Amino acid sequence: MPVNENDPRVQRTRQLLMQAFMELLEEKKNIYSISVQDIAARATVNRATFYAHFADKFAFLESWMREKFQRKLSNELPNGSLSDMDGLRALMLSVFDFLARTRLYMTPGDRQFEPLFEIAMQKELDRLLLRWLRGLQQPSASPELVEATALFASWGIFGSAVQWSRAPRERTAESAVRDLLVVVAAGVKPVTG
Amino acid sequence: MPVNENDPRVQRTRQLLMQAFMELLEEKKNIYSISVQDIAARATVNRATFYAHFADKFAFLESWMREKFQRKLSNELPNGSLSDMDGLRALMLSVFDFLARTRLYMTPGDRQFEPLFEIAMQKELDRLLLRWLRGLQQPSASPELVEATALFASWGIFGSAVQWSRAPRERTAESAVRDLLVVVAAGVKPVTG
DNA sequence: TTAACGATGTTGCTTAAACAACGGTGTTGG
DNA sequence: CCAACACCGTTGTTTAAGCAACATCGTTAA
Repeated sequence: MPVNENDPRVQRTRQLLMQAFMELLEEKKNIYSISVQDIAARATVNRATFYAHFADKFAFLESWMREKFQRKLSNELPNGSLSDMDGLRALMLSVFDFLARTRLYMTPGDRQFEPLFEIAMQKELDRLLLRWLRGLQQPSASPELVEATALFASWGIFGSAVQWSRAPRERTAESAVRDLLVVVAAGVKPVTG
Repeated sequence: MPVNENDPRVQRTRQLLMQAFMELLEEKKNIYSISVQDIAARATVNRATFYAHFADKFAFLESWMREKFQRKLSNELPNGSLSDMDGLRALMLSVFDFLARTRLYMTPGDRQFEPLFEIAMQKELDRLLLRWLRGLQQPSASPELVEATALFASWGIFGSAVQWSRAPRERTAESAVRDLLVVVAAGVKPVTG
């Protein structure tokens, strides 16, 4: 496994692999039938190098999904990161939207990867919320409390999005987010004061 | 200097450098002001690596021009290579066209690179003609004669194209090529019989 | 059954690429 | 003038990537 994440070669291979995978996804339409061979070949990267970066195909997929998710969030959040309640609203809408779009790309055979993707999203969400809360926490709040809050909120938001995405026709994302925002605001009160 | 030309890493870096240079050319519009620094950075390649592949900027430019020229020829020649008199006509038209287009991209400051580019073109032309003549030579013809013919014809064609490209308005490329073809056909007679 | 096949991981060795550092050479401009 | 600057070209060392070969494990088909 490469030691230095900042090594341009490392970044480039990662980039090439991700790009290659997306191209293949466009063509083949289902994740299951894309082999590590395929990805490496398309990326003009040796298969062994793939395994130098990712433990296995699952680790790669998680990483890929995290990357996509990150990119979408930083694109759709005002000034690129979570800064206030308005940002929080935008964040939630992005999550809802992302989840809906992801479902469109999943064939029945790809169902097995769902948990993987969801874990990646929740993790990223947690990371983001944690950074936000740390930036505006009360001095009185313990680090543990802040972490617990971020974790709780990340799952809460994410789970709500999952639930909604299973039957998006019943309700608009905007409406669901409106309610959710109230709940979350209350949930983070203990930390933000 | 890399040892094995077929190493994918070698091909990739070369590709990246060429691509980077073309992008910079689109933006800056003049070759002179593009530094090795610039090219390497855009290609996400270390500057030292550039020098592992090319002796200097001039060697790179020659290589780049050859590559472009090669690509154009193999695109515009029927079945990708020179096969008959009709192919020869197509070849000559390509050379004329290539030269005309190249002039459009050259600013006064880039004039210094002109000889470089011309040498690259002539060399490639020679290589192509040589392969062709070797394929259809009379058994009686000596290798030296074949080589001399290819060399002569490559300069003849190339020089005519240069001459024409300096004042393309005076005559169409098609017309110039029509005459040239007759001359060249006669020139290669001693070899083809 | 079994043999062929294709995919997954793994390993040891080789080589290309990254990097930092250096000296050299114009060329600005204070 | 000379000092800052930008670019060139080179070197020694470290590390990532390529490659070939191997074992393993399904799946398929003869």
